[in-house]
Amino acid sequence: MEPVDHHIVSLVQSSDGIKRTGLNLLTTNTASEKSSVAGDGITSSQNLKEKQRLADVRAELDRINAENQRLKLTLNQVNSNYYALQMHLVSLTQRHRNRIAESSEANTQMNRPIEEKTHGEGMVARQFMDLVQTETKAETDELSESSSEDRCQELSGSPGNTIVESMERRQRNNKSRNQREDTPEGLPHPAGWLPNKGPKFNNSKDNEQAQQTMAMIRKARVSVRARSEASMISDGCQWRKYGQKMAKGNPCPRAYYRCTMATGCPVRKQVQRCAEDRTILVTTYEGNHNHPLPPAAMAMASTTSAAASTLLSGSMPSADHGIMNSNIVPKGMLPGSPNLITLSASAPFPTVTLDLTHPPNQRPLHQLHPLSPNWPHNISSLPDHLLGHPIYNQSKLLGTYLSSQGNNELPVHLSQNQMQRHPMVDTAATAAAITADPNFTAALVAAITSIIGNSHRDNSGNNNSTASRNSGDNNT
DNA sequence: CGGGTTTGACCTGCGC
DNA sequence: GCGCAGGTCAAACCCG
Repeated sequence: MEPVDHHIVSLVQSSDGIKRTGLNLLTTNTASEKSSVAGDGITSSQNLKEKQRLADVRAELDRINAENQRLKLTLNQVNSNYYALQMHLVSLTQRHRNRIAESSEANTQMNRPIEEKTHGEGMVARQFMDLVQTETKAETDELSESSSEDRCQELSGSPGNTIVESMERRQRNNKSRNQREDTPEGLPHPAGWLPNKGPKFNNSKDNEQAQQTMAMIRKARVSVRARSEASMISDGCQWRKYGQKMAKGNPCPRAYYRCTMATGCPVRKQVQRCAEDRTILVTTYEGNHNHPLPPAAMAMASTTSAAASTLLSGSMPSADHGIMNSNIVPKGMLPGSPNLITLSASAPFPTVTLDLTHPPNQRPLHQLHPLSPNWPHNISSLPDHLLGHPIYNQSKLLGTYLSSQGNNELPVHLSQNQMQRHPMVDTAATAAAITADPNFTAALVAAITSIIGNSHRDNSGNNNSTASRNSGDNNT
């Protein structure tokens, strides 16, 4: 029997030179088989051949499984690269557009002092915009300087990367370059990303300002107001409660959660009921996920990260002109719903609030989305050339989210063909897409609100099904 | 028994 | 320096 085992071992190891877990299973199996065979006293060469063939098949199966795993990893890597590249393209396009707009604006407002733009609370938003512009220049330089190979390596981050994360990496990179000028490798990135180019802050003043801005960006928050009977709204992620506090001015306690979908995920959220209307649940998200998100979480994560990037990019209609007040209401984008999106720069951290508490009938969808009068109910009717648009990808997110919520009346219908042609759901690109099209935030929020509203209405006598699902989702 | 929740203690930043 | 409020920690507790 001994030759059989040796044969199996050598076959598996020779397939790729790596001893795999399947090997243990094989040897364990054959060991038991060996004992049973020995116990029966069967030593015929026919049985030996049978065993050998079985071992060969198993070894081949193991090799194929290993190959399959490698292919999966490769596919994931390719997907990640695609996400990052698409995000980069969209953000560069948008920044180019912003620069054109700003240059034309500068022509008309040549005499306007810069100090006016950075005065008071508007300074926060302006700092974000300044940083984005600084980064824009740096990235433009990078585009012309770095090779495509470098870029592929640089952009191979996690699919959930956002502009904020990108900025953080650049900041880290810059720090590392300043401190360790003589070590070209720099510090290894936790996720395996090895930066080789950093922003080109030329003096310490810029650097200091950028660091302050980065600290603020890290603290940027997205707050979601929604009506829910449950203790927490479902966003597809897994959360662990780590604290609860009584906040001043609100009889309802504030609960603190952190994401437990990956070890070390920095994302946290606070959940608190509104003091004025306790049916309203205010969920505040902070940070960026360091792991891929399940489809159910992509919608909310992309919504919040998109809203955050909207805040950070300063591309909202009001903020774009440097007149950001403590509460900005982009009325132009939301007819009949002036409080849907609020940017707050007066809070300790810049916060964008998505108000999902208004009844959907206050926001006629056909007024909100420029693509289709029936959006989002018949996205499948969109022409093909729109399918690659980030906005459409966001719509797919919404569809995915709704599917995950078990909503039987999906407002978003996608043909199989479309899904196959555009199989990827790009959180980062959709975040950038928000900056590209301010109307989209309104449309997306309106769509989500309509679902929440429908769900609430449909289950008004049966408690909130979403809420009951929430507790299940979040407690698993 | 492992994982999640509760809750009081502790830390930190900020205003006075 | 002191008090307050927000945020976090960690031991105790609970639950499946």
